[in-house]
Amino acid sequence: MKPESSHSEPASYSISDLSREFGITTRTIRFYEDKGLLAPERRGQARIYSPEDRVRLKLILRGKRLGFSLDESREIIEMYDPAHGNVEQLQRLLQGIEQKRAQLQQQLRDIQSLMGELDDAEERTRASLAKNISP
Amino acid sequence: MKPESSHSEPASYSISDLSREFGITTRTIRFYEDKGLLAPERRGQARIYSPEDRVRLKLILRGKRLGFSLDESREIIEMYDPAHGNVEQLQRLLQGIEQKRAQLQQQLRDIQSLMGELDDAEERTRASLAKNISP
DNA sequence: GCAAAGGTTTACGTTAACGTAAACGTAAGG
DNA sequence: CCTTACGTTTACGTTAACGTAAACCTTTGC
Repeated sequence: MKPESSHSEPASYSISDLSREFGITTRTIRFYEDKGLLAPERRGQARIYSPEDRVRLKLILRGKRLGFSLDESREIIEMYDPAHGNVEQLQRLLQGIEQKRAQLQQQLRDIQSLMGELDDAEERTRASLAKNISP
Repeated sequence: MKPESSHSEPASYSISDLSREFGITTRTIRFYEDKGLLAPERRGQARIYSPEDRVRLKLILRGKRLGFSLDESREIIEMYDPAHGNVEQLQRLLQGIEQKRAQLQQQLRDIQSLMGELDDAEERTRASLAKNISP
């Protein structure tokens, strides 16, 4: 069911293959399809996922780790191919890209400050521990 | 209603002061209180927010930008004071801090890769634009 | 032939994070 | 005294992102 030629990439995946690999339920994967984020082929009734489908799923999950909604993740994925010919649409695409970049930069700043505060918190906690153990 | 001595920090804020400053509704602020993230004093019935309350609110909103739930933000805020004497609790606090750090590092990696992909997407989009304008 | 393993659709349930609205209190200004 | 601005409580409504369960195929191993 998962023909793997010696050491490279599987040609296709079942839904439970992907659910196991990424630690999510099959319900979740079908839900993403319902929302238009995935569109696997069918062999009869069953879904069969290509390596590209798997990549899309990875992108969705990365988006989740960054706090993106599924709509945001879909937009980001759609940014990957500028097949949307129209000049005006391409301009708006560039705008969208710039916006995401700004958001990511804000997140970077947020992470930096939070990291620093965690360092301080750890230090204070260790100090508190030392006081509670020695005397 | 907001005594400010020349150039420093206001001593207190009303709920609409804060809602205006941060671009959120008063409903949201009260909701956070309901969830135990804020505990402003009262003057009669009205809420009166201290500078510390305002900082807590800022931390909550930063958490939101990073995709944290309110429960997660509360935990993070609670990490700031190791008054929780018990040694065992302090150990678990250190664990929590370490976990958050790991999560933030994952987010950093995610942002880095996404940034790179946005660069590529922009480049392809500009190329597509050039093709659609010149000929 | 049949049970077990994996897949499917359909549909109702749940949780977080607020939105929205009603009904009311209170202090200041004209 | 009356309006206006700002605040309050209470409560039902909404959206996203799934969970859960029922009822049903279909292929495979014994």
